[in-house]
Formats: sequence, structure tokens, C-alpha cells
Amino acid sequence: MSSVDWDLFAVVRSCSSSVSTATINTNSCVGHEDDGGNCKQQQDPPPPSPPLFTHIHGDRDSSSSCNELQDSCKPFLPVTTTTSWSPPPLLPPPPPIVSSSAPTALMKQEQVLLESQDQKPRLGVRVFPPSTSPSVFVFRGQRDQLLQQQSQPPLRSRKRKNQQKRTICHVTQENLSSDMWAWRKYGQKPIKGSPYPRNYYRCSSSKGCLARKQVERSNLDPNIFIVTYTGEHTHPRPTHRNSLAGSTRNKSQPVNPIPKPDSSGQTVLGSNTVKEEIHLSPTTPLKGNDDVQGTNGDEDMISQEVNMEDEEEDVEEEDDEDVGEDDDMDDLLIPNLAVRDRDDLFFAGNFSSWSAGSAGGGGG
DNA sequence: CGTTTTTGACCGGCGC
DNA sequence: GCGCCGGTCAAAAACG
Repeated sequence: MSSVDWDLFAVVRSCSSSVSTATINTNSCVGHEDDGGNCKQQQDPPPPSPPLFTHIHGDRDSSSSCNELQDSCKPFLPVTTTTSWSPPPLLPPPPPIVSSSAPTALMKQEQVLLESQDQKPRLGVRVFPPSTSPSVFVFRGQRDQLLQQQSQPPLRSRKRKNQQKRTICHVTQENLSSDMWAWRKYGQKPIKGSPYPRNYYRCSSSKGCLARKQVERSNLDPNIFIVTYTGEHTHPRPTHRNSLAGSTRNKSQPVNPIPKPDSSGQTVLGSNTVKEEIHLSPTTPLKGNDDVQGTNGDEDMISQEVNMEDEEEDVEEEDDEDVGEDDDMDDLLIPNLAVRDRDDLFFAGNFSSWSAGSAGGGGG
């Protein structure tokens, strides 16, 4: 039930895509994946390293993600915070925490959010990386694969949560919609510290795609959504969504429009209003370009990447090259998008509903 | 028909 | 070793 709200986030579409590198872009995200265009990666002073994602995935496909990220980031560039975790080759190692750079109000907010949330180290989000181990940063997906290959049971390979590499982006509702990737929601769970449930999305563009996205509303600022990307896309950006079916569930807002107080700021979402801009669809309509180019505005996306452990980043790095290519791909691929309806709907509906109830979703 | 969303339950990591 | 919590899976329902 309440899940609806989150859908919106999901819809967010990946705001970020930046690379995992931890770069602090002022806009959006640091992460890697998606890009919905929101993130612009580097407007500010990005570090010299051009190829952001490079090290990340091993597969080429995945590389695309990286690229995407970059691309996406370009557009927005809101504020990104990066976590330092792994210093990926892509960008220069930014300062450990975020911030700094653009003192945008948003950023501040964002940071704050992070801190608060981060308080608990468990969540991956932490801004500071643990120690920096050089290695590991294999995405969960990759890990899974590895494990499987090794002969591990295909079951869930969760390995340490911390180890996973994550890209965190703070996005405003507006930005949320900027993701080009298609995401499918596979779970929702209430998070202890926050009144808002967290939504879990998986890339639906390709079956094997390991990319995942978590969308969560920040406690501090209901207006801001925290999008965490995990894993990499193993395929190039979708030019168009495969299936729309089922995608739009929210017809009119089955759920209650506004449930929680927080929505206050945004509550709007619940209502139709939100629809206006936010197109977040769970599945992520590929709007893509729009965002990419246009969104920059002010929005604010703050992104951080966190790598929980760096143990084996090397692996990822290998792909650097790919990444580069991807970029190109991105341009080519992302054509456009198409779906908008859904997004709108999502927002509207979803937001409102999540009230505490959402717990059901993921969890239990 | 195919895909997505929703939701309960399960699994596993992590902290104490 | 136990419990908590987060993350994922899988079944059912809904939509285009």
C-alpha cells in the first residue's frame, strides 16, 4: 500500500548517474548509474579525470552505465556529494565528504541529511569510507556473479552490506525524474530511522542487469530524495522501454493522496500538482534526454558515492575503457523518452501513500 | 501476453 | 549466540 509514494522516487529515474567515483559534483550524484540526466557530473570542478566510470564495472555493458552517469550528471549537476570511499580512478579523489564546494543551500541540507542518516554506519551511505581498503568494490551483482562462478550457491549473496559500492544522490523531486534507465520496483521497506519507507528498484532494461536503485525520502527534507545506486548496468542505455505493460499502476491515485505530514512540502505530490514536473515512474520512462540537457537547473542533486570497501576495486577499474565508450553510446542511445504519464501518476499517487504502512513492502 | 507493481515472508549481515 | 534490521525473493494482481 503505501508504497506508492516511493514509487515516485523510483521514478526518480535515476537521478544520478554519476560515477562512482566520488566526485562531488555539485549537482547530483556521484554515483554511477543511471543517469538520468540529472546529474551532471561535472560542472563544478571536477577533477581531472575524465572517465568516470572506468573502473567500475567489469563488463562493458556496465560501462555504459558509467557513461550514462556522467552524461546524466551533466545535465543536472546539482550538488553532489561524494563519499570518498573509493577513489576510483575516475575522478580524483575528492575530499572526503562532500560538500564543500558549492554551498548551495541544498547541499547543506543534503549534507545534513546524510549526516543524520549516516549516523548509523550500517547503512551504506556513510560518507566516509571505512578504511579504504583497496579492493573490493565489487557491486553486489558482480559479487553474486563471482560467487556463482566460484560455485557458490546462487542464493542471495549478500555479503557485507558495507562492501557494496553505492552511489548516493540527493535529488529533489524534480530531479528524480531524470533517469533514463528503466527501473522496476521489487521491494519496499520501512526504514527504522525514517518515517519514509525505502523503495528498491532494479533495472528492468536487461534481465541480467545488476543495477539497483534505492529511493528514500530524506527525513530532514521531505523534498529531497535520497537515491542510492548499486551495481552497474550491464547493458547500454535503453533507447526505449520494452514494455509498458503494468507500468502504470497508479491510475489515478488509488492510494491516498497525502498521507504524511512530511509531504508537506511536497505533499503536493500527492496531489496532482506534482505531476507537473515530476515524472518519476517506477519503470522509468526513458525520458532521458530531457533531463540530461535540461535539467540542470537548479535542482539539486547531491550525490555521493560510497563504497563501502574498496577491496577490490581493481576489478571494476578494468572496465574503464568501456566506460568511455559508453559515453558515446549514451548519446546515441538515449533518445528520448517516452513515457511520461506514468511518472506523473506515480508521484502523485505514491507520495501520499506511504504512510507508515508501507512497511509491508519490503519487509517485513 | 508480457511486464510491472504490490506485499508478505525469508535470508543474511551486523551489532550487542 | 541472539536479535534487529535491511535487502531480496516470489506470488498475486493490475495494466497497456
